[in-house]
Amino acid sequence: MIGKTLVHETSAGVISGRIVETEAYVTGDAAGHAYRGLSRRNQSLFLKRGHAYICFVYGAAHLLNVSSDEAGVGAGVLIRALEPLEGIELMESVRGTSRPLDLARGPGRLFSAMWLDESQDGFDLCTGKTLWLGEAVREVGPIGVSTRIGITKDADRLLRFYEKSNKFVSGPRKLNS
DNA sequence: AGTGCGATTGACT
DNA sequence: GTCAATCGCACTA
Repeated sequence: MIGKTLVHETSAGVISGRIVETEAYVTGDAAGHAYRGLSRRNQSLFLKRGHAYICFVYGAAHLLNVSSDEAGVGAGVLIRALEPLEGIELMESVRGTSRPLDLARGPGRLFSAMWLDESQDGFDLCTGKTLWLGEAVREVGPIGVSTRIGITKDADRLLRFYEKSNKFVSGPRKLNS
């Protein structure tokens, strides 16, 4: 998914960004929200690949995932950072900052910057008309791999991916080297 | 019914 | 670099 775009057509205008960092949450993964089986909260992870799964963590931030397996299998990819492309002034207004690096670096930040909300949980991102995943706008650089950020279970698995030396990637320098 | 904690962020030193 | 805020959900009793 890295290099592809996330596009949202809002009533105020188009907002889009280039995906530069992701994490995978696979089947049998103790860190994944689907680990304990289907529930109301995580049901969108069990949709066919390409649907949005939106969750709320720490009483503080929403996160956007894309389901990534067959219907009935709970797996997904967390989008962790975007390089802003279109609608930057809309991102700035909702984020309350004009610093480019603070707009969509981090999963909670990009969720806010893209003007998303919980009503988009379960949305089909492949056929959607207002919110969808678009093709890459340019060539993708070398991809780095690391452990995932902010988890405690299955923490050693190398399931975080990022475009190396893209400055919009989140995380400590140590993980990104 | 009560409790603990998480796929984070922003403010502050 | 450290640290508290904050709330829905899963787990225990």
